[in-house]
Amino acid sequence: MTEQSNTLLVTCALPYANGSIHLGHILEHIQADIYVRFQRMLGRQVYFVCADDQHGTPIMIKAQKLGRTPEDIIGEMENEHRRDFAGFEISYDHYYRTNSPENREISEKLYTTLRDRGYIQVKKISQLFDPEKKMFLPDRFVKGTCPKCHAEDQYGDNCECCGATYSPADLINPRSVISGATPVMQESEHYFFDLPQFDAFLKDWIASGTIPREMANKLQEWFDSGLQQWDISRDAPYFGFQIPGTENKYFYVWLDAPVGYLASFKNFMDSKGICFEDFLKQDSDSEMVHFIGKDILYFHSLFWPAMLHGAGCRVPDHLYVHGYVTVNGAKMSKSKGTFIKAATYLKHFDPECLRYYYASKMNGKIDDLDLNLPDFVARTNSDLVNKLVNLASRTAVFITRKFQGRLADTLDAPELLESFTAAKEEIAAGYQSREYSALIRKVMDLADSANRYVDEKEPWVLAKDAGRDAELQRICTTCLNLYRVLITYLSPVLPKLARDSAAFLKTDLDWNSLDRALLGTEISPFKALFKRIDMKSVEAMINDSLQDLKDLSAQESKGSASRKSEKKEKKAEQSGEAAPETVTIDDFARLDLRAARVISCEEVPESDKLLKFRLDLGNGEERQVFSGIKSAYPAPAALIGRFVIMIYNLAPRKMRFGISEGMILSAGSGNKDIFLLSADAGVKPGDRVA
RNA sequence: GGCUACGUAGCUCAGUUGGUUAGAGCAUCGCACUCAUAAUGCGGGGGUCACUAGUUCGAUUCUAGUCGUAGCUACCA
Repeated sequence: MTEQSNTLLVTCALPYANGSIHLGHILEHIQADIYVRFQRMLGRQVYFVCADDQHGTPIMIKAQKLGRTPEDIIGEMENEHRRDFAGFEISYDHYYRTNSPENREISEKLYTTLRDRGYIQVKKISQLFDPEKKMFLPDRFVKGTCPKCHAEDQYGDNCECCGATYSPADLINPRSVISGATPVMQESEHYFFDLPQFDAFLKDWIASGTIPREMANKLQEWFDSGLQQWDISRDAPYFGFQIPGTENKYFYVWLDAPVGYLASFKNFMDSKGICFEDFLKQDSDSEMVHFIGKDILYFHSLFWPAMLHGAGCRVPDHLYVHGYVTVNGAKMSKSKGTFIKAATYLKHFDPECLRYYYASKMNGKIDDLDLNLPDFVARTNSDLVNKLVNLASRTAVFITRKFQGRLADTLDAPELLESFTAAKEEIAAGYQSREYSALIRKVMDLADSANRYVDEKEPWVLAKDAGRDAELQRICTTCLNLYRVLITYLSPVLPKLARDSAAFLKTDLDWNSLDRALLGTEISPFKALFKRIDMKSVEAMINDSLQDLKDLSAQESKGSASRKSEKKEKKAEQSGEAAPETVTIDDFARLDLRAARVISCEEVPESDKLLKFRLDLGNGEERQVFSGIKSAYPAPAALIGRFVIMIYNLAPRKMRFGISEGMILSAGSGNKDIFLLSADAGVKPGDRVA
């Protein structure tokens, strides 16, 4: 371990106040909590803070829909989030909110400093505007027909059918999701943070070891494509903070969200009478680290440090980035019931099972972590109950029955205990580098050797021989001391088990007195410290999650990253077992399918998958359509003259090689197994499919 | 398609700065034990370390390619 400042601020990403905490969020908070508890155990001054992220359009819209105030909604959600984190033993020193006076104050101060130093620019941009609600619409709040593939009901930024990206203004028949009104283009002044000015600074900052090298490579892509100015303002009405010096401009939620770290910290410091401003100084000797998911790396590795630096403040020392949680090897899926809320989990399981399971798989890298439920059950039972707690269980009975709960004054195997305490540095290094899986393996290895020790000594044999009581007492005392060391090692992961064990052993479990053996003292009679779990509870939890489905569907998210994960979720559902939704005849009638004759068909040379068709739709109408079926039809000329079925009323889509004015239907599993649909002889160009 | 990761026992994962018979836990089989929440210990079976080619005295470990998976991205309406 290198030399460190003694004061440390640790944060987790602020959960958005528009949805419940789920097991994906929990991973991050557990990872950080374990880190924090370990640092505290070493005696560092740690401040572990978090907050709810409460601003933005989604919150505002949700409030309107429910006929309530945003403040009302975020207050409720904040309570729920606090409860969930407390339920998982996340030991925040302070959990606050972004809709707070401190956050307003710091956000304004950062902004005005940046503005005065020339880092803010004002530009006019055109945006879709809802004339009924009198508000500008984020991409997500505009829907319409995809200009490329003519799929209906697509969001304003990209199409979920064809994956095309576009501007909301490109949509055909756009409408506001909020009012249903047709949005109009309107100009408005926007405030931009001049990120490109920080190009050199950011490169240095990233190269200095603040983020893992593997991620640094990824960031290089962003630098290569050039940093862009960042739009930090939103027009009224907006639920957030008004920008100083403006009439109707508000800070974009992602501007004040990371500031929420500092706001939470300040609120806490103020309550303790400690100077917060010292912490923010550029030469502050304290340390600041953020635990985040890889989906928000963009905000934390570019905007956030640039803002702080630009305003003359200290910057984060480390970003600890983790991957996503998968369940049973697949993305969390609402329809499979593997989209599990924190509260739902807690109804069925002890939080420490998940803390332990996650820890046993965390390696400090950004790989995704799989919560394999049968494995979760097996691992919890075998490691925690069968191995670890069993050590106490199998020896404590003798101490209680034969020695009135009193431990021996000497050990039977002091060298064994020494070998346990000698692992201290190795364990500490595991916590420090967040390679929890390695340290857990080490601890379980020691637990195995402790069980082996008990087997060799056969205390149950000695117990039958009154003449060997002293020996028996020393052996059990040794084993309980081994247990004490192991549970101390794991106390950052299993705080509750550690507390219960401390009560059982009637001692404190602390890092610095590890090597002082517990001798001659009394312990409590052993009671089960940890219960086994079973697959039935897993099934019950899955069923509960399926019940939650409806509530969750109301959940919305704010950032592009979370939107993408929703998209992924959707994809996962499509490939899963879920039965396709049934549609009515009316739904079908919305599609205008027609027979068309292939006039010409050729490869698009620069494309790997595309064929370009000219189609005859009858009455002299022709359409150009691109179709990604080159892999199955390597000889496109052979298709000329045949009939195909196309979607006639699909919105045209601009592609790199021209406009695609429809979609040709085919069946098959993909690649070479793609087969064009056609009609029997007699069909004429333009005939409708019904 | 491009870029970046990853691909090690049935499952979840270690590991190898290139070097004798590749590891753990769970699962499975056999034996032992009975103190313990039907826990524990010992032993066995199980892997061509994705595939192919190359560098090397020697590759699971390095290089290239192929296939597969994931992420980002692009043109697959």
